[in-house]
Amino acid sequence: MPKKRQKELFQPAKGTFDILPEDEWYWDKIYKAASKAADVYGFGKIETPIFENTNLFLRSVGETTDIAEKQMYSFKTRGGDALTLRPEGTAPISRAFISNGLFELPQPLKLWYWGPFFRHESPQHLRYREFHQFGFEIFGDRDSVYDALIIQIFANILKELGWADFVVEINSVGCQTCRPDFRRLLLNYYRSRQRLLCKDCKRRFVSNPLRLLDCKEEKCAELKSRAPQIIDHLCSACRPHFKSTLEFLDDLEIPYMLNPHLVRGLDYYSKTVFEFVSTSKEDKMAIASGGRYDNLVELLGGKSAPAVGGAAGIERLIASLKEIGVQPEPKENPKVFVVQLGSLAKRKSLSLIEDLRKAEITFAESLGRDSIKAQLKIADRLKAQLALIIGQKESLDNTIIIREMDSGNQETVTRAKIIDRLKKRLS
RNA sequence: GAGACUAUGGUGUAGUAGCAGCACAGCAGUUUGUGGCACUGCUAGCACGGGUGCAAAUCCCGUUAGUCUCCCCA
Repeated sequence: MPKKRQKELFQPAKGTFDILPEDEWYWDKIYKAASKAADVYGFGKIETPIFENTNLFLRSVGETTDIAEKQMYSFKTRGGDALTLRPEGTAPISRAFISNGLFELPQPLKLWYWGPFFRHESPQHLRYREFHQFGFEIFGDRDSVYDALIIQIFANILKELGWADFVVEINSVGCQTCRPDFRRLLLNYYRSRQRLLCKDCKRRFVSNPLRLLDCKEEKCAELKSRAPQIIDHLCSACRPHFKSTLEFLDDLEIPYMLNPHLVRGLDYYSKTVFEFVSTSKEDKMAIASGGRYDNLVELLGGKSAPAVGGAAGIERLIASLKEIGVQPEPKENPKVFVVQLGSLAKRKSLSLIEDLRKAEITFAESLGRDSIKAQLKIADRLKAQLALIIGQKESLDNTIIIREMDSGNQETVTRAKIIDRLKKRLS
């Protein structure tokens, strides 16, 4: 009985959700903004598989990162392959860059993507197991102008969507030359102070020392503020790169804030890293983020190719838009509503609908209902401009009544002339 | 992985132990082939399991789910 059936009702799997028609407007709006920017800047769209070899992510994202350690949706196929639902977009695209020989095309090569990603963690505010991102990647050029360009693209998209309360937090995490030195420096600094660290940081000290700079615990804050900062220890290649990136941002008048503690959760980043955060809210949530990854392609077995890119979280973007009061445009009302009475009329209304479709006149109907009252009531509620009434008499005469809903005025038109007449009245 | 809070028709809610109500939505109707207003009727609910008690939506325990915080991030 009812109780038993309730038990069997299915919910969306944990951390997943349905996108309902009322929200689809936001998705569409963001998609259009992203794809428009992509067209203008010359990015080609790429779609990669939802799952990839697990090793691709282990190697690119880094084996000791949170994503690899506890958030991957990994499984074995019947054939024994180890696969993983993609937790992020950069590694698959870099893989595709190699697999398809895209390095043979004129460089820099610009690619963009849009789609679902998966991380197995406990769902929270704007944090889902299946979430969506779009991203832009530029391969084959190490010039800092492209770091700035990527940031500019996201800034433009956010602005076009009506969201201006953001700032770009930016930092440089150095490269293979300067990062190991800095890492040693950092370890030296923290080694004698290990006992003062929070328990997570004690773990970080061993597994991923750069992340020490990311801790938000109060007890670590003071240590952190006096810790060496990587921007003071960049090598002769990274320092000017970072400096000129910032100069480009100045020129572009993109608001940014140096955040020497920004290190990001993925191992493949080098030089520039950035996050777009909201300035209007106390808790800073990253809406979009990215950085440079000059070594990833080579790390994945390709011919060395520098790259820079970023991705935006669509769910978070939508939430921001809703917060600042961006409202869906009201749906267009159907131009006409088809009302029918009797079985012959019902048949005739099907062919009428087909003609409406060809003429691209939007319509609504309630063909399953037989009462004229009920049908007009719905026509009224849908705010149709005209009702097309086919009754017993009209279906025999081959005519149709056109009723203007606002005034109640009616005229009778022959079936053959109905579309022409409608076009005139609706224009 | 750790913790906090919540759970009543489709939606939003009332109900601190005594017949589970209201609003909106949905469906049908208020005599002939014409909508809006109004009225009538109908549909549909205490997440699940156990305990206390004459009596449980209400108190207790457990489970599940959702929300949120930490961690980390989109």
